Amino acid sequence: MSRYNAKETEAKWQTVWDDRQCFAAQEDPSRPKYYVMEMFPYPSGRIHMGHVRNYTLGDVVARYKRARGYNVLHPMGWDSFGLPAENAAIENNVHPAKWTRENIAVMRDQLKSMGLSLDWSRELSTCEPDYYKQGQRLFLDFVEAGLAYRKESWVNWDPVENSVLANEQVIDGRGWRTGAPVEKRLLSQWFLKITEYSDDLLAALGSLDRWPDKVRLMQQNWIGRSEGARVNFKLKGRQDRLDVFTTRPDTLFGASFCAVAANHPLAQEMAADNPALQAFIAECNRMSTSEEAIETAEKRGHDTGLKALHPFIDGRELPVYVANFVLMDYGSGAIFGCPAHDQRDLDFARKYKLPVVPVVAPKDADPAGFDVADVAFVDDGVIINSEFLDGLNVTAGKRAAIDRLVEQGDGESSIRYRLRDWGVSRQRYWGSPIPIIHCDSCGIVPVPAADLPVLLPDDISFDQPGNPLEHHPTWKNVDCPVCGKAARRETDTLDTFFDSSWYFNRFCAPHADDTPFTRSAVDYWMPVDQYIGGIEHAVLHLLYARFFTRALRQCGYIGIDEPFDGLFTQGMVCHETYRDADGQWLFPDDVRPGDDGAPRHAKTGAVVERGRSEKMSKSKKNVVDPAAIIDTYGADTARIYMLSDSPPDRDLEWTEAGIEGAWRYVNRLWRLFTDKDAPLAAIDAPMPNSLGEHADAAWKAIHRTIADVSGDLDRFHFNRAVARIRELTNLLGDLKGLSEDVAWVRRQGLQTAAQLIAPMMPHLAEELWHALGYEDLLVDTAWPTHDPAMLAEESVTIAVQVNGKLRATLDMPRDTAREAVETEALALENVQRATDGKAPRKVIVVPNKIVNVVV
RNA sequence: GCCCGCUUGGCGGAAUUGGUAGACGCAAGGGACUUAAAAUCCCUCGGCCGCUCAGGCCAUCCCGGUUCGAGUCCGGGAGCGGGCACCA
Repeated sequence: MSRYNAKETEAKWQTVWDDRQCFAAQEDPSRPKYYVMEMFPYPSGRIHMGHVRNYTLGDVVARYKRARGYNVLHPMGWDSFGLPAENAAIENNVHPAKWTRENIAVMRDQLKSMGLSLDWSRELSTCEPDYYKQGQRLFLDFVEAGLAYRKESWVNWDPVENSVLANEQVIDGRGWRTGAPVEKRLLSQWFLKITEYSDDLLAALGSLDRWPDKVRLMQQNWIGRSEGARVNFKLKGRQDRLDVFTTRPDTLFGASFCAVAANHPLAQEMAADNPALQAFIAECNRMSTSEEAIETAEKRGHDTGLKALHPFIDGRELPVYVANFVLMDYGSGAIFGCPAHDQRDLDFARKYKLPVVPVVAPKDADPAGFDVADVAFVDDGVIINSEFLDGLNVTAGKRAAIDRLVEQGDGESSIRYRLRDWGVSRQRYWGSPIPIIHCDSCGIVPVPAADLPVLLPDDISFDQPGNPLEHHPTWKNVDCPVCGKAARRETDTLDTFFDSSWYFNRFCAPHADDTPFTRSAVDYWMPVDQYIGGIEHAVLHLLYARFFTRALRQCGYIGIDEPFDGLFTQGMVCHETYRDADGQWLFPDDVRPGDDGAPRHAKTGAVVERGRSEKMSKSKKNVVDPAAIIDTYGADTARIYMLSDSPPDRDLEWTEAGIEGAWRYVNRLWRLFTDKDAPLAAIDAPMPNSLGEHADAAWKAIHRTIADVSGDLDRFHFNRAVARIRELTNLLGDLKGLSEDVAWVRRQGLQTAAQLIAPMMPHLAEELWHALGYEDLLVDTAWPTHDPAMLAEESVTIAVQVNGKLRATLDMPRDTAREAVETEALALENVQRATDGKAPRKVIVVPNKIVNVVV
């Protein structure tokens, strides 16, 4: 029997679907809509297995919902601005636009070879002027609405390249290309006021019940609402005060120092005539801007010489330090340290020999003898050594401390968020130009709407480091739109997260030039019913998009707050890693099993060290090219492999054996459907009057499978759905006999199997459908339904336990009375033996499930 | 450092609300077919004892708890992974 020809068959059906425009979406108020979208890819070159997994998952949902009668929108686009294009420009001397567009062309073909049910007519690419023009328009709206503003902010600075570095370009505190120690620079940049929506973004998480709990929790922690107090410390010998935010005002009596950020105004002022402090601040400014770098760095400080006066203890002076772990962006950029009850403060106090006074004791400890050594006590307890707070618990202590601060005029209760405003300025070429003109007379002037888009110049050079827009001979020179005098364009471009925060709205209608998106179409399609992508986007992209949607509403563009009704986060695709004797990474293609089964180099035969399985990445070379897999086995095989074993939210291990197994199943199905010796009823054959034992069991299994697979697909249990379908096809393969009822049930079973497998392996399913003699397209066929009456089992197997251990099973008619079940169970030989003839103390009967005899 | 997750046979995993642990598959071993190989088909397959049957003991990362009953709930711990605001 011939093998299934995946290549020809897949191309054939792709052409048919394309010719008939099967997946072109249209607004249709008469049907329920379903908007399914996967996170659009960055065009890095070729598709990788992560893409294959992502778009397979989305396509299963799209095709399934479509079969269930939904009006489905399933679009695709390109997140095509970004740093890698500039890196390619520098390394390979190719223009970012050329590099990007060529990548898109390759990846579009690759995606098309997967047979995805996409509406390609809505394709968009964020790096094209028709798209970023609309983004610029939105930016100007935000400026107008007060949602975008300028402020000074710190960036990583490479002093050799004279350019800004992304955090990922800072390796161990040094520039990735120059190796020079990274410094921090203060630049005036644009920010979006995401913090204006802190509370709303936090509260609305509760309504996102089709989002994974872990993502909601991560966003909650990211927003980081904390209640506490502002304490305005008087400063000895000065009129101004030090504004400090704390979540622990109850520990004020244990304060032994204050600390400010290196870029706090007081630090700057005190450093003016203090070279040692200057040096320390300069050292702080050499640290990367990433929170990780700051948190893991050794905690260090430098005394400013200032003294803060304790608000509750007359004459108590607290030294004010500059400390490298205090962030200017959080709270007021200043803290007070209570070493006994904060680990970081404790480490700091020990290092600088500052007092450690415990002011909260564990409830069951002796207050007089309580002290801390190396571990701060951070739990609730009883307040001690704190005058008017003594004896209170932490909650009451906070309240009482705040009341007293207010009374004295030294502070007030306060809520702070960890969330910071979103800096969108990037000192790079390959992004949307920020549509602003700087005029010496008029200040900051928005580019008039009629002048949009502000196009990126094509003739740029990466010969010198830094932002090519800055170095361009003419681009930034422009006349002020207000006064007409010579002015300068903003040379910063927008963060690419800006582009990806609203693209789903533009998918809703044919792309117009005069508006970012069409209101009526957005009203129809949005919100996205199912969004699918990697967990790595849990906070940034997904939070920015939520904020953006609110901002768009504030500007009158749309009527909703939340862009994504359902979210699914997929796991990564992993593969074993291999290294040769020199420690160099090897591609899986370069490794073959040797005679002893141990991995060997395919060409040299040298021993290869097998490493653990990790996320596929170019740097470790543990990648398998999807194009090669699709070329060899076909897209359906790759798709079913992506779906069959691992639950979609977990990591998936790619193995050669696994893809072979998937390919064998494809061919098993092909043989099952094209077996000329097996009986197959005519298409319109009526149901026989009676079914024999095997046919009846198969008929019930068909209904059971429809019910199970539908439920599994609804809940993203795709691996289970595959298992259920395998069970059905195994059963159909074992159906014996040539009788009429077998032939009839066989047709029902095959037809159902083709329909159930269609969302996962659409080409094969379509081919099998036609092998059964159907003329219409499976892709236009409604999802099969099951008869609930067929699911009821007449008898059940009941587990019988003695003291919680399984001793026997009991087949009984469904819903047998408790007493009868108990009597039967106790009479069982195994139960008699296990109870040793003793009378049971208690018998627990769970109907149709289990009996537990307790002796 | 902080936040979040994951951990079940040789492997991927299954096990609605606590109720028969290991569905479905991969790998492996044995057999059939074949001149041979591939493909295909059949059988075995968590460990140990018994080993023909019957059966018994152990087993869901580790330690403890709740319960008639825990992979599932609670407390503590270990290992691995993701994110940390300019990678996308």
